[in-house]
Parts: sequence; structure tokens; C-alpha cells
Amino acid sequence: MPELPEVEAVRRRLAPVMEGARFERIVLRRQNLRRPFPRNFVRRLRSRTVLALRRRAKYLVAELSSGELLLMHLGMSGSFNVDGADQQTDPPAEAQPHDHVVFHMSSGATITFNDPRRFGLMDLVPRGRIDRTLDTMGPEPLDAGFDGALLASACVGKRVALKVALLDQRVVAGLGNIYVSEALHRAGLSPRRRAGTIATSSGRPRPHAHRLAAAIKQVLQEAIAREATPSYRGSRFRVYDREGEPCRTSGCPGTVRRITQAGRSTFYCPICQR
DNA sequence: ATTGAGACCTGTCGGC
DNA sequence: TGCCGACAGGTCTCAA
Repeated sequence: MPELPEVEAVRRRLAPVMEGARFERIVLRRQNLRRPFPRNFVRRLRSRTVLALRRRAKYLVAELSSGELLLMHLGMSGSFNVDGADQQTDPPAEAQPHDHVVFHMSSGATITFNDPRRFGLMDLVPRGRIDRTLDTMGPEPLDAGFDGALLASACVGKRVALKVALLDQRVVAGLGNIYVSEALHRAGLSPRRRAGTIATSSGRPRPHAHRLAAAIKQVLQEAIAREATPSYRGSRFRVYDREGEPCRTSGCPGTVRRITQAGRSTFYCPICQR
């Protein structure tokens, strides 16, 4: 489930039981996820305190008292389960299939990472010299500095489809297949247009760029708000996974279409997205 | 340099 | 019921 809003929701759930707490015991149930765990993973975590739990794009970043950063990525199917923070008398939860990592924290919480597809990732990197992926990552779309001008400058001259460019984490950090479709629909822009068309040739933003940047922020903020509302019901998306259903732009007679771009499904309305 | 295709994994769902 | 292929919200690497 994890694009930026879902990862942010995970961060908010984990922060209270991780920040200020020590890793008392770490259980590794296998040696790798998408990649091998870093050398001495357990030893480098044990007895360290989590100073802060942050998010960068789709990564959770735990700042450790050792000066290292623990990077955690959920891949496609990763999730964290938290047990026992308040009820330390409860019996320990039964291990589930695909539980790969368990953190026993000094807060009393047991945090279990489960990931059936194992596209997830954990790594330890020195603070200050962040790894290649994090370093080359584009702007955080919810930061105040993210706007149409920044987006346009990242797209100048790009000939790839706008949809594909927005999935590129170097252009904007944290968007995934769902929210890209949603943002493009909200901005009224076709996923098929070349990315470079939101900027002039000199890199100045066209109006499209401002609309798109605003739509990205809205879509993400609304999703985060929904994550905080467990009782929320109803169809969450305007276009994603709605092939053949009516467009939800008011007054638009269009029908949602599904196409494949860069090997992934794109959903859009051919009438109101240009 | 940019771009597309394939790879990494398991689970689920629809069609036969 | 059971089997089989297509597909899934992410990234990385390789070759053109």
C-alpha cells in the first residue's frame, strides 16, 4: 500500500513507540529482503536509541544515537505491526508468515516488519553522508518550496510521458502509481503528454505546472487526512482502478480509461485531461 | 543522457 | 474444484 501518504501514516504510528526508545532485542528471520541486510545489522542496532523517526519520500529514516541512520522501505507489500506498547502483560503475538524483522523496543513495544513480496529494504548508513538513493531524490512535494516552478524545472526538455516522469523519484519524491494518476486527473492533464510540455523551453513554468504542483499537494494531503480517519468509507479514488466507470469531474461525460505506460497501469479521463 | 524492458518475489483474482 | 495467466500501490540494473 505504500506511497507517500501511507508511509507517512506508518511513521506517525511508529514514532510514539520508537522515538526516545532503545532497541533491546532484534530478531532477523532471514538474511535479505530485496537486498541483504547490512553487515552486523543486529549488532549496530542493539542498545541504540532512536532520536527521531522521519520520512523522506517513501523511506522511513530513524536517526540513531550511534550516528547512523536506519533506512526502511516498504516496497510493494511491506507493513509494520505494533504490539504491546500499553499492555505488556499480553502474551506475545504469534509470528505470521512473512514476518522478517522484529524490534523489541525499550518502550515495551514489539514492532514487526512483514513483507510477503520482499521488495522492501532496510539499510544502515552514516548520517551526513546519505546513500545514493536518498541523495539523488527530488523535492518533497509537501514542502513549502515545492511549486510549479520547481516541478517545471525538473521536467524541462523531458520527452517521456508526464505520468512516467512523475513516477521518477528524482523529479518528485514519494509519488507512486496511484497518486500520479489522481494528481493528473485533478490537474486536468493527460498522462500521455510529454513531461517537457509543462515548461517553456527555457524552463519557466507554464500554467500547467502550477496546476499540477497544486494538485499533487492536494491529493497527498487529502490521502494523509484519510489515513488519520480509520472510519472513512467509500471509493477513495477519482480515476485509479476505475476503468470503464464515469469520470468524476463535475459535468464531464467521460469514461475512465486504462492504458499501460512504462509497464504500469495508468487511469485517466480522455475528455477532461488534456 | 534518456528510456524501455526485464528482474526481483508472493499473493490474489478471473477465466476456463 | 483446480489450474493458469495476468496483475498488484516499487525500485534497480542493463542494454539500446
